[in-house]
Amino acid sequence: MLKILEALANPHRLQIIALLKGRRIHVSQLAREASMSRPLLYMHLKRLEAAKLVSSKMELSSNGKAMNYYELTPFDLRLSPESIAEAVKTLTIKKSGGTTSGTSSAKEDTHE
Amino acid sequence: MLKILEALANPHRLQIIALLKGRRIHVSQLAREASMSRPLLYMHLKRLEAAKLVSSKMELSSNGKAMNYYELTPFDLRLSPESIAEAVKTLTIKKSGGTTSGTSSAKEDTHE
DNA sequence: AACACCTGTTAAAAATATATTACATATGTA
DNA sequence: TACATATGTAATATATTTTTAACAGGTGTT
Repeated sequence: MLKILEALANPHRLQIIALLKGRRIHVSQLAREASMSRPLLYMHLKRLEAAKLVSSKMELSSNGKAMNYYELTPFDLRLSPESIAEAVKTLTIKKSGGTTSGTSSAKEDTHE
Repeated sequence: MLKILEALANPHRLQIIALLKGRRIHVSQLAREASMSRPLLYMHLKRLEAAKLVSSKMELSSNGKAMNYYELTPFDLRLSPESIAEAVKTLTIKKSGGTTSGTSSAKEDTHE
C-alpha cells in the first residue's frame, strides 16, 4: 500500500494516470500530451510500473517502428483509518524500537 | 486529493494514523508509541493536519499540565483511475503548456 | 545523406522531504 | 532547587526525489 501511495503522491503521475484512462498510448505520444521530457516521463512511468499501476508492452507499428505502449492496471483502492491500520501491520518502519518506558533526562529531546 | 496523497505517502505518517485510530493521544505519548523524536513527530503531524487528516486540541490535564491531544478526522477516500482523472482536472501542473504539435529537431530530448 | 520519428540510458543539478541537534519555556512534586 | 513531565521552535544536516542535459541507437521517408 505504501508503494502505491508513494507512486500516486505526485501531480505528474496523477496526470499520467488520467491520460491513460481508457486507452493505450506510446511513450513519445504520452510525453507530448503530458508536456514533459521523455527522460522525466520514463522515471515517472518506472515508479508507476513498480507500484503495478500501469503496464507496458512493446509493439511494432504497421510501418515497422517499435512502439512502447502503456496502459492502466485497473485498481480501486480504499483509504480509511481502518485500511491504513491494516496496512501498517505489514510495514517495517526503520529505526523502530518499540520502547514503552521512558526514563530519560528531561533535557534530551531524542527518544531512543 | 494530491495533498492527502502526499500526506499519506510516508510510513511514519501511516503509523501515526494507525496509532490514532479510535483514540486521542497527546503529543509526547504519541512520540513514545511511534518511537520517534518530538521534533520529527511535529513535522509529520503538521503535514497530516495540513491535509486535514488529523486535528488537535489543547487541554489542561487534572494536574494542570498542558496537553495537546490529536485525533483522526474520519475519512474514506477512493482511489481509482476515474477518481484520479476527476482530481486531475482541478490540478495545476507547473510548467504545463498544452503543446499539441511538435516540430522539433530529432536530436533534442527536451520537448518544450 | 539528412530528416523525422521511435526506442532508451547515464550523470549531474536542483528542489524537497526527512531527520537530528540544540534551544527556550511551563507545571507539579520530591 | 532539582527532577520529571509537558509544550514548542529554529537551525542544520542528511537523504531522497525530481528535473535537466547529453548521449547512443533504431526504422522509414524524401
